[in-house]
Amino acid sequence: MSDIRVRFAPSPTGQIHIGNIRTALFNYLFAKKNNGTFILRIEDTDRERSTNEFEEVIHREMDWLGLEWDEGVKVGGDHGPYRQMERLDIYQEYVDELLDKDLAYYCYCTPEELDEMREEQRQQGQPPRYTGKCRCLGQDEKDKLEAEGRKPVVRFKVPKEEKELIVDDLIRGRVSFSSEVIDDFVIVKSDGIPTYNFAVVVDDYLMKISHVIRGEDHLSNTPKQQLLYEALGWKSPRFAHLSMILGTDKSKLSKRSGEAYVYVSEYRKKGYLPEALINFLSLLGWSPEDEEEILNKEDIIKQFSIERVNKSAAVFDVEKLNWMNGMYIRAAELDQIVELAKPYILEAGYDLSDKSEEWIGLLVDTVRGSLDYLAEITDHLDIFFGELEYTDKEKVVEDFKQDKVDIVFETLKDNILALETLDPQEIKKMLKKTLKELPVGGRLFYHPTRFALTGKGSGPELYNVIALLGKEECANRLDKALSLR
RNA sequence: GCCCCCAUCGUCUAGUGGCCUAGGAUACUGGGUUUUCAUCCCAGCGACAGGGGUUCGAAUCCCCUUGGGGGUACCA
Repeated sequence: MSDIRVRFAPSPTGQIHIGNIRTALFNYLFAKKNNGTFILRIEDTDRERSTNEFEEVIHREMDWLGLEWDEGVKVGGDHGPYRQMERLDIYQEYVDELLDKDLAYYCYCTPEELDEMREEQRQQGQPPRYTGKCRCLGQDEKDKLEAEGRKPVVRFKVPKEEKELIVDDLIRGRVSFSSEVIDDFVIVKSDGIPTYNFAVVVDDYLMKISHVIRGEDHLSNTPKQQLLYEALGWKSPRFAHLSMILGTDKSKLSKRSGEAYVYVSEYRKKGYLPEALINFLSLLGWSPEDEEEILNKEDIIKQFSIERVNKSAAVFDVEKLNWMNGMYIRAAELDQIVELAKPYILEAGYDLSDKSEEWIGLLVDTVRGSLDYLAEITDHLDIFFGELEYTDKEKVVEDFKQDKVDIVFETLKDNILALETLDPQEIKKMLKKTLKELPVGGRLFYHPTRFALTGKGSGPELYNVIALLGKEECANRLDKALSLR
């Protein structure tokens, strides 16, 4: 293990967003690439919205994608606890330190007063910032406000003198902020729980995080955090801010920004393969040196480097994901796809109880070529189950009524019934042989047969269809077609 | 409003001053394979946001404009 330590620090406040999991992925890749440690920390300081169920969601999706963490909740480690609400006493220690050093102070302003203040500033064309009103409250004033029942927050005292704050970002280079745009921000809420900006600093330091890799939406928080590191006398970690992932409408990927799904769970439920999602996500903002884009996790780890991470935001192109997922579905071991596909088949109401594993395997193999994701499989199964239905009966019957089609069906029926094996390759040979025997061309052979057997004008290879249907069912369907002439 | 980030085909991207008449992938279109569809193979379409500089030479460096994104909370 090197001393490279990175963390993924989600809040358990909802389903896990695809952009968040991409952040997790990049942290994971960076850790693995550098033989470092990948840590999972739960930032549950939002008491309103955090729940255990959502923490479970985080574990579940990370597990599904194979983003195993070396240290953190569940697995433990030397720098825990890894849930912020279990670290309250730790934060207290540093709040006290800041208060003692006069680098922080109690503020008794109510949210309503704050709103009013900001509104006033806005009207005067001023940027809304905290005025520092409670900076120099005397003890008697504090007592008075406390007697009113006010619960104070703790604010950090941002140095008065104007100063340039540089964030040296691994992806963006040196980004400069003026300390004047930063106001005395809250570090402890009135309920005694630290805010994100404070807890994240204490935790990253104590957990010896070497690189903070997170979304670009945190870039403007970074100077505040650096101020905190400075005040506490700590060396800050390196920062790397990843670009955002956008929806097709170019706004931040959200429920309403186009056709792509927003939550990891949705991709899992639709039957995207974790390998494909990982591969696709890795290419959002990062690119390998050579041109091959189909890469497994090991390939990606081997080639990953933060220098090749792109600065610009990326649109989540579900079309390309679909293509890539299809590639994985086709390339995967059949058994694996069968196991993954079964639940969808069952859920759609198709009965597999009397089918052999071999038959199910052939079924899945027959249709997997046309799938973008596994849930789509149910669109291709009706021809193999239950009563045959013609999608366009009039057209089908018209097809059947063509000259010589009766001979085609009769001959084919006999040849199918005479089959010694249901091996698709043998059936393929039989089909070719049958066509040769017949006084018709391919057009009068394959098309009517397809209609007779499947009721549709297009679909999987006929030899697979015959193998799946079995001799009896094929004969029945051919008879039915004959009766319609 | 203010602060910050970003800007190459529709989309993901390569490109770090000459290898660029800008490469790959996807999507789309056409052809081939499969006497269906899909897969697969081949071909085509398609971009340096605009304007100024710097330079012998700019997709690459600088500035402005425009556009997009993020932040501006007792959310994270």
